[in-house]
Amino acid sequence: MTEKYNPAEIEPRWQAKWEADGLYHADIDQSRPKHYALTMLPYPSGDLHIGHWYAMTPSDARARYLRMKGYNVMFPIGFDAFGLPAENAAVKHNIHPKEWTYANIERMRKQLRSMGAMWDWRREAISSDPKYYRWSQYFFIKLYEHGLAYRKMAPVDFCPNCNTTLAREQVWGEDRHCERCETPVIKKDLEQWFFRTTSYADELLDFSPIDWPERVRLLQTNWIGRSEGASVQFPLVADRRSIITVFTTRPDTLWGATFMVLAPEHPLVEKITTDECRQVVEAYQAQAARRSDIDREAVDKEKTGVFTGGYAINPVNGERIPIWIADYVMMTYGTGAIMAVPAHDERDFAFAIEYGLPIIPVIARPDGISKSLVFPGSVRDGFAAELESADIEFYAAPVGDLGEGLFVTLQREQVDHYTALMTQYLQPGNWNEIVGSSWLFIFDDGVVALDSVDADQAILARCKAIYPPVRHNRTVMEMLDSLPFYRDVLFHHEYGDMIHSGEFSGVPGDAAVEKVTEFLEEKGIGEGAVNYRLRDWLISRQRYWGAPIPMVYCEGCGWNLVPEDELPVLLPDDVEWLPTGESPLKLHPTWAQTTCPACGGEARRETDTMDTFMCSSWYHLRYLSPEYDEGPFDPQEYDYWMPVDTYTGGIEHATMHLIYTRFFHKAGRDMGIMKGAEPMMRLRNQGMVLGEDGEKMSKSRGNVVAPDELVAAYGADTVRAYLMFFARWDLGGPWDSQGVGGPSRWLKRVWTLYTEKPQINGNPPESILRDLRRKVHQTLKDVTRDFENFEFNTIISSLMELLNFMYLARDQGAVGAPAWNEAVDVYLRMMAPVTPHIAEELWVETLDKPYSIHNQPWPEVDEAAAQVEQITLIVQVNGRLRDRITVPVNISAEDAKKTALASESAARFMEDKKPRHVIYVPGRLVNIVI
RNA sequence: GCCGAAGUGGCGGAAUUGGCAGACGCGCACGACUCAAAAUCGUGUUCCUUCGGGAGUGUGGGUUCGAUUCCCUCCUUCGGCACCA
Repeated sequence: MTEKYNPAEIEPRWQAKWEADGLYHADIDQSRPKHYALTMLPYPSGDLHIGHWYAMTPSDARARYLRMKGYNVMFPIGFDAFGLPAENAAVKHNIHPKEWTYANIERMRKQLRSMGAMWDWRREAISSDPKYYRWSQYFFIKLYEHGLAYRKMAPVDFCPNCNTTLAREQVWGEDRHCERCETPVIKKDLEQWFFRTTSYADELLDFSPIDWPERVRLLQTNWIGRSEGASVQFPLVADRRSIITVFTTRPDTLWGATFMVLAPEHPLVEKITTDECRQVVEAYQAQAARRSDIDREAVDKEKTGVFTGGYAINPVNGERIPIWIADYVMMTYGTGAIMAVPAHDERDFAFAIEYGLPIIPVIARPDGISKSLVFPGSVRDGFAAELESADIEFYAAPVGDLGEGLFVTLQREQVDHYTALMTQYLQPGNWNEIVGSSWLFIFDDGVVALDSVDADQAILARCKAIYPPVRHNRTVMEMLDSLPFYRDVLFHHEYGDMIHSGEFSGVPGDAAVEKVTEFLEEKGIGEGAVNYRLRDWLISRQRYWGAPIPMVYCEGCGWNLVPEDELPVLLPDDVEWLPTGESPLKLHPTWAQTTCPACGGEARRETDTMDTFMCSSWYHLRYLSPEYDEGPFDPQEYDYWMPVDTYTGGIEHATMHLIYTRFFHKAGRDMGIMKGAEPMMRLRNQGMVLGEDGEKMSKSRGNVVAPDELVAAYGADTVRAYLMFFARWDLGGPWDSQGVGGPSRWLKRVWTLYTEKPQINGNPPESILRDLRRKVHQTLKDVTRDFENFEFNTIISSLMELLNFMYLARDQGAVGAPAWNEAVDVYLRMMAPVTPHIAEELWVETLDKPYSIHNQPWPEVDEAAAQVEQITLIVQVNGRLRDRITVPVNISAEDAKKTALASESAARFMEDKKPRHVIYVPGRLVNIVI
């Protein structure tokens, strides 16, 4: 009888020994290449989640693989220990956040150890330790000293439930709710601390030094949202020295800017607004301020706005244009003011139609299409015949109840001829218009172009005189917009040749932006400009459980840094837990009282704490030397280990942590603290393990899978193997409790193969030994490649396949042969990174090899052994599989073709026809084409 | 609305450079062992079929001797952004 596989006994035993021996300690060793493998640090929520296992197991396996490959691998762990849940627990269960957090950490350490991962626990870092946050505060000071931290009053997203401000990326969904508690956020005006992430916007867009997933790069690129264009200055009519600056991506449309719109909260509104308009403007401002972003959500809602009474000068054509305010212009993007070009911007068009503002087209349609509706009775007989002979597209149809009209569609080159015809045929007392690419109004005494605001009014006046039903229209475009036939040609936002733009008319679309920008710069009325969607990082939190911001406010001296030698600014323990909505720090009777570092007088500490993303922006550096107290990290350790070689974690941090940490690194580099362009060279994201119901795991749904129970039932090795096997790592998927049986059986079968006495001994056929070696080395090749590529599921299936083959070889008497001995040795080495305990046990106890398997080198592939000797030649007729013939791998093309043509199965489908082609794909197939 | 990803048996998934579709595993069926059950072991398992074969990787088309793989159309699902000037 052999002993049964008993992971509950094996696993803790080896874990204890590895720990006692310091097997995974990673120390500087210049003789070996280093590898810094990092997984995103966990928040100590209390219980290790299956998601943690899913994220960490393959990373651990890969780190172990690299270790066997000869790298000096550092694989550290720690805790992102500040944050809101600790405070919520404090309010709910009346337990101090510190106590709650550290109890959770203790619990999670135990759970983490049960995974059997190769963490070097000496490097553990906990962000809520004073010896850690001292250096978070140090980084704040450095950023402040270098002008990268500043304080400003700003409208910020505030969660009324969490009672704190949120960074932009912590606000989710269409209803703009709090990432954590799902309460819709409100806007508040507060004085807050910011980091100047925008200073690095351009560099953050450069991913060339790093190997990161396309998806993350794209998310970050969109988040940063760079757009190129120009800033243009519009002087006020009332005071020419006052300027409204706008950002536009379309300087080529400047001549079509017929009004301006400011955000309701724009600072210039007060100055611009005339007395007559003041009441309406202030009412609108109040209404806009009251509206939360939730109301603004509807993109297609009707545009609203009011006129301020003020006017600006369009700097390119000197036109006087009205200034409006409207809530479709955001104070937070660009300059909070826009030039409205209604002919070429959808929102501006809708707004202009709504409020009767003039719309002047200044960019020709790229397709050159124009339309013209010939009113019933407006032309003399014979016009339709002329159109036909000129090959002009049209159809006749009733126009309301006025009789039959002609609906004409013109190509670019037909416009002149059509205009001439119309001039000739137009009945007196009528007009006809051409709209779309050309904008011409043909009256019986001449042709007028819709090329300016004056022309707009002149044309409209004539039309009203001729045809009174249009008298209520305020602009030509509004009049045209009432005819459905024209709707699709009145507006477009494409690039095209400039028209109605003075000396720029005729400039082609592909040169227009550049030419106009040059012109603006020459004239000193504007310049090329770049705008970003990215905003500065708001780091103030009105909470207790975080790193205090090391600033002091003095009535006389203003804001001052806490001197570096006074760090850390310690978080007090003796705080009151009252659900007041205020941070306990603010309510603490004495904590905030201090002296001013500048004048020595009375001063108050900043009572806000830092966003926890600040702590997690540099934790990979604290791992280098968590006890070091002369700086955030030991420079020697930094020079050896940094940058991080592989970084693994969830995609959900793409626009948060992963942008912050890159910003931090770049800022740190420019301050002379860090080195290199990027902190993490290679990033890979795992997917998410869902509940068995396919939904996200949550306590309320009751679909949570508890790792501890799984370990108790199957052992850590099985759980590790299953997590690597059950889905593509980057995709994840629903948990399947039945599926665990697969890897569980695999390990039991491995155990049996190694511990059971074989029934048949000796005299194996030579071929099975050769095949065994081939299979071993092919598997080794596959597994090696899959580790390199983060393809973990196929590692397990390859190992399962090889095991099946080893059983076959055993039953043919292979045990004891050199090929067999090689197989059982290599097999355990390949298993070691995935299932470290069983591999060690069988290595030491069954094979009687020297401890530890985890110090063994990764085996070398014997290419000659992996080489196949015979292949199955596929014979196709017209691309369809007709026969399989076993042939030597080095068969010549000629022989392969001959063999295929000789196939009887293939011949049956060739119907005695002569092959037209015979295609040979070396080592694979012959395709006979008849 | 804009940007992106993914669609392969009952299920998870494999097919690495355009060349045998469905490896490996789950589940299921049958068999062995057992008084019985569990465990274990073995065999089978894309669908249709007149047993010759035919169809088949979301849909429809294209390129090719040959397409899960490349190109185009559409559909579905998921993710991101969203009045961004």
